[in-house]
Amino acid sequence: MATKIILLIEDDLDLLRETSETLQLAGYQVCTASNGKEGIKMALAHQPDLIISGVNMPVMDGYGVLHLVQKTPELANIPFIFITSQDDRDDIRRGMEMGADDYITKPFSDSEILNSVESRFKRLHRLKKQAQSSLQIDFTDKYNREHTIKELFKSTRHNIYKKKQIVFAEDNYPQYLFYIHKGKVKAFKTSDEGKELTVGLYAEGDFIGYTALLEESTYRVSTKTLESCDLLLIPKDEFYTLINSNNALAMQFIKLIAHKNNQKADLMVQLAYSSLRKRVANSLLFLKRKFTLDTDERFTIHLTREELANISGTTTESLIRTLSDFRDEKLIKITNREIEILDIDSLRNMVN
Amino acid sequence: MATKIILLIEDDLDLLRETSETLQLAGYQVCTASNGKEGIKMALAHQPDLIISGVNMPVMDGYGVLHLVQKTPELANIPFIFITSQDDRDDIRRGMEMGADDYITKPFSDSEILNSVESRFKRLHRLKKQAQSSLQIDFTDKYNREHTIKELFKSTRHNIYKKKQIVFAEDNYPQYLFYIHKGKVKAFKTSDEGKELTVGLYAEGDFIGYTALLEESTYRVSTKTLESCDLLLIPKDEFYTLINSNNALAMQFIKLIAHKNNQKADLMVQLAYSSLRKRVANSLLFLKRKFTLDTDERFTIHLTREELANISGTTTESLIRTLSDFRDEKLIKITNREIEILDIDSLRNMVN
DNA sequence: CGCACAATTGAGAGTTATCAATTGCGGTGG
DNA sequence: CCACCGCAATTGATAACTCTCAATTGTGCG
Repeated sequence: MATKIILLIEDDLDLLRETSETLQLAGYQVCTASNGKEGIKMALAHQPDLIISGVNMPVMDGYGVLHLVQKTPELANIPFIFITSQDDRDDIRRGMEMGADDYITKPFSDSEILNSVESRFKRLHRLKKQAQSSLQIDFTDKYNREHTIKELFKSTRHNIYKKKQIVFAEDNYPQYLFYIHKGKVKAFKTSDEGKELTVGLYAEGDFIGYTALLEESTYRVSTKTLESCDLLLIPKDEFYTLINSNNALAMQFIKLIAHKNNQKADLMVQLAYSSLRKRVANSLLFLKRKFTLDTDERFTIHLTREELANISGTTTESLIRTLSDFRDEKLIKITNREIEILDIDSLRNMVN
Repeated sequence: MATKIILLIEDDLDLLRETSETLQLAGYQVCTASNGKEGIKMALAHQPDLIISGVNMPVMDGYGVLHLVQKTPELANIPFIFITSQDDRDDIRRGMEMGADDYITKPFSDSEILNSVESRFKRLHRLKKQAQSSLQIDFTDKYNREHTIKELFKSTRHNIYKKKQIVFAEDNYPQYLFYIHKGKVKAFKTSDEGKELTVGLYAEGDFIGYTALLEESTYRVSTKTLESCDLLLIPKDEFYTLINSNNALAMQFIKLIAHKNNQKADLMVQLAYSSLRKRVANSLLFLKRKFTLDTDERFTIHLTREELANISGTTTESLIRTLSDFRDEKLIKITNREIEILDIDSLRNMVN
């Protein structure tokens, strides 16, 4: 394997020199910069395999560097480690949220930094090996998918999200691939008049955020949890490593995205030409299909009327009227705020 | 390279034996079947690299075999050669339309069949080599794309399509990747009430039909030419060979499909919540963006009002009223049946 | 118990579809 | 070259549908 190049950005020149020597002794090729702006230049010139950067620096701070790196296609996939002061808890959280892969707190020993660097490289190497190996990549159903994912990302970070929390927002740069371990998530867009349309629903076993990663652009939709969720955050460099080393896995994602594409085309036709009744009926059926697990029995929908309206592409009031009609026709039952489908066949006939 | 396995299906037992011997002498491993049904069984059992089949056979004819092969995911990528009688011009055309890769007319010499077989293998081999080699795969703009494509598919078949001709229809199995060398094509879906919605527009330099190929399923939209077109037909086995041997190329298609996905999400919001005026304005702008080549000057739209209505997701009458409004407001000029955009900025402001 | 917010209902306005009738255009045959 | 046919485009009148705004009712929670 070729010698790894590490870019080290830090304004404390003593620390910079020391750390650089440590890394060089460990066999890495090191290039250095003493401020963020210079760092970016070096990164573009040397295409390092890893960037380690301090946070508080003159001219451009660590966040600025991370932000720029992530916005530059040629640099976006390079793992990024922050050096922070011990007490800056906020710094750490902010850095991780922005997509840094790891952080080291000052002061640190030689072994600490080498550990961090090596574990980063090892992790990518392991993923690559595993993906290239005979590991069965099997996405055919939720159980196999779950198994594959668990196998690949044993030690990856879980994040718990509260209800109605934004997972990622439109126009931001993607840092992670998300895997829904538990919970439900919706993707939505907002029209110029401020109305929301739900353009996708995701449940346990689904991935989210891969379109932006595959397109190598910003998110084009926002996503928000519908209930409290447990998501797996897979750093984007790991995702790219996997995709590039395992063709079968890449094909799985292609299929997912192609399938979503077709679903959207169907919805477009519905939105353009179907009556409100049909659209609402379709939304109910879609929700059942999407969120019914094995417990088919007594499936109820517990979303606000506003959420439902956003899925159907209408206003809350119109949705409510339609639901009332359905209730009077004995197609659904509404108890408190929950909706239960009584006559699924009639609903199906309606949309055809 | 491992020995290639060829499956030979033919009910004329003498011909079967003779041809089999020829192929074996040429170093291929051959398995045989004397009717279509048996042929399919053999194909599933042996996973051949090539299938050669007669057309007129008892139990199941050649078309049936081809059809089944194409519907079976494990077999769908295997090149398929027909053996036809000299005089069956119709057979040949029908076979090629169904996606056969080549045909041989009876009676044929040893060299004829060996030529056909070898050229098939050679072609795939060449594509693979070329794709893996340093050939610059560059899709960034139309000119580079055109160049890349021409380089890869020097001797591929062109097809001329007349205006309003169907290129492929929903629910059929894909046989080709299409590349638009000249002309404009639309993709559309039909609602249950029979109304058409245009879900995609394609012009020179675009690919069509790749979603179904990538998803390994049937087409989920139909496509039709908007004017006379010159399309390049790239057989699906060649497409798969390319995709699998060149990761950069695969990524290009992923980007295309991811991008289309985002476009569709935007359109969904428009269809759900925007007024007719906005939708029509957007359609006009979209058409300009999509179909304006270098000749930006005096760009006119020459589509029927019905086509335009299908793009905007409305009825012909409503579209016409909106266009009349735009005309009265001096936003567009309508001469005969052509539309020219006069005030593009006002249109842009309208949709925002 | 009452507050805050979600759900529902009502009345009326606005937008778009529908159906029917008319006009305009391009090509064709005399 | 012109009348005419067929189809596309346009216009008109009306109906249907959905949205908007305002008011009221219901529900969960502190």
